[in-house]
Amino acid sequence: MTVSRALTGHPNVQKATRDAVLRRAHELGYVRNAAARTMRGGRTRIVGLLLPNIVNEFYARFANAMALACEDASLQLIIHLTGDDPETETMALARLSEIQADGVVMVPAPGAPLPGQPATANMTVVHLIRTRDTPPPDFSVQIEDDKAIAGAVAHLVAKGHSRIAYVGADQALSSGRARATAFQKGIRAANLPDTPELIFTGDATLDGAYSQVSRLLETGAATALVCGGFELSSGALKALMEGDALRGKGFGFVGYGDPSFYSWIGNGLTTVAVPVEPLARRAVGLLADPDQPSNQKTHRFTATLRLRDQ
Amino acid sequence: MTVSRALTGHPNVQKATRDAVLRRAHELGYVRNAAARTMRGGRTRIVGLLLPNIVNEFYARFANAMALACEDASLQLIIHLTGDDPETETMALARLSEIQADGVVMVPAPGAPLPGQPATANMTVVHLIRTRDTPPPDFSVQIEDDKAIAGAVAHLVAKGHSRIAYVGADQALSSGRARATAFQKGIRAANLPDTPELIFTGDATLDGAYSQVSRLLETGAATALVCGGFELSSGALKALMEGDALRGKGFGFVGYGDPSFYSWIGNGLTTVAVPVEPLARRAVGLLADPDQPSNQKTHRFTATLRLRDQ
DNA sequence: TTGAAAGCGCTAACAA
DNA sequence: TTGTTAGCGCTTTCAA
Repeated sequence: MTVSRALTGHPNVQKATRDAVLRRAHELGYVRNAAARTMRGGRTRIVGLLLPNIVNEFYARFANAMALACEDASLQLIIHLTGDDPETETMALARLSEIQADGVVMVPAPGAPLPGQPATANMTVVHLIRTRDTPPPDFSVQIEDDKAIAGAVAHLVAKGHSRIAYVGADQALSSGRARATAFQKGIRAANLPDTPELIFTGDATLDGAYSQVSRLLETGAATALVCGGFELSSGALKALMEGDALRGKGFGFVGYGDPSFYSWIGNGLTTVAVPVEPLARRAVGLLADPDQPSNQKTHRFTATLRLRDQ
Repeated sequence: MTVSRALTGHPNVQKATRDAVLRRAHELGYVRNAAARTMRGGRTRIVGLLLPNIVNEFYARFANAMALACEDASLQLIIHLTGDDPETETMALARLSEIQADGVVMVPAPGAPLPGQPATANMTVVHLIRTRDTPPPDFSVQIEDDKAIAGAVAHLVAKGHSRIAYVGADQALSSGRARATAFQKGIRAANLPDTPELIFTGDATLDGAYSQVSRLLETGAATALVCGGFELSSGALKALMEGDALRGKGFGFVGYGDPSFYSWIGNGLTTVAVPVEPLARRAVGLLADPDQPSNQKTHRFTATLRLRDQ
């Protein structure tokens, strides 16, 4: 017990004893056994992050910011990639639960959760971007981008565009639906006619957006485009650059997300910028201290329209 | 014991008993206690990844690939960001050691390790890209890019360039030194004169490369550039695009790494492409099965010159 | 200030 | 096939 007390910094140890213990422990290369401490009931200071992937610009930046915040809070961060697959998600939650992770930040996979609810016992659960009610999370951290997306339409209209297309994520996702609606709101606010044939939603893949926008350029059905997704924005941009649409043909474009090269590609890209770092810090704050009385259940962060190509 | 046996799939349990146990466990929402199993001496199936950061294109892709490989191998992946700081690195290793991680893949921080060697007891240690001898790792996974870099010079010479600059990482890093040497070898192979004034090495930051290349464009001291680092390549590219050097002035450029937009930016960028996924799979393979008799200590992966702007 | 006992949940070894 | 015992390393409680 004296050794234990010396090692954990308990005050009731004679200084000479403590020093001797510490010195000897160091000599022997002693390291605490986290499993034994956990078994006694302590926190593990391990938190999980469940992401569909980590190549998407948003996820990569979020993972980075969260990893940084975790270092600061001396939490260990376990990353699981789910591929948006409910089964993988359930497995990942189970494994985190087994090691008694203190909490988990997750982008819930779309669709219904697996029957037989996932094991999240004793973990603080924070939903990110998307959310789901079965089982309900402890907290939810969301992006509010409707004003920025409507603003994107206004921006393009101000530049003289009237046939504006939209490429966004699947309307099966709550976020996909909300963004498409925001786009339509922007269209109406500008007194433009509804053009459902210029609204493209589907899988949020780079290749999908690439081929859709390539076709759009061929037909010439629109002179401008708003994107409602990170990967989609990359795919659209690829098509636009290959067709030399931005500089050459004055095609209007507002991207989604803000990878560093958006600032210098073309003449600089106007884009819907998401405050990734504040999101991550809040998420970690909720995990580190879930019982703060000031804690709201839902936390909203506002995306802003970053104007560049004026 | 019967319950334990039923739960772990031990054969000596009557089918009826096993089914009853499993059913009841499910009803109760039972989850295994990983801490207790670990204390009994089992593997934790947790592995660590120590990276300077995760915004750098290589690290981000490596983390992604390794996370994927870990899902496949049902390993849990803990990511620690070190910022190339030896102290943070030592702390991270200690925490992984405390939870008895099975192994760790790390990019060792440059410079001497902290006195009082880091706690890596019982962990398989794999060094990535860089390596260090104190303490020696169990394995080392390295990139062999000298031929690709020399090839980059040859490529630019074939396009008619004779004043070729190099922007690379600090020569204090083993990798930085090796790449600069490879560049010089390429210069000599082309029978060009040594031009130490066109070789820039220093901190591998985007901003550093950006300002160096901006200045280079102003002076006009070179007509082409080879990059020897991921972040540097991004910074150089930013300066080149802003100065409209690639398309407008026919400036020659070979980048480093292969983020997706290199394929469609400008006319497509020739670049030194690193086989990130194979690296990650090998690293995970070594962690998952360190005692394979076929295992080499050092594993080299060859970077290739991806020709695009011909 | 120091120490003895007990128990966290699990499973290897042995016994029935 | 099922059950008993013991011990992994730690810290809380209580006693010296």
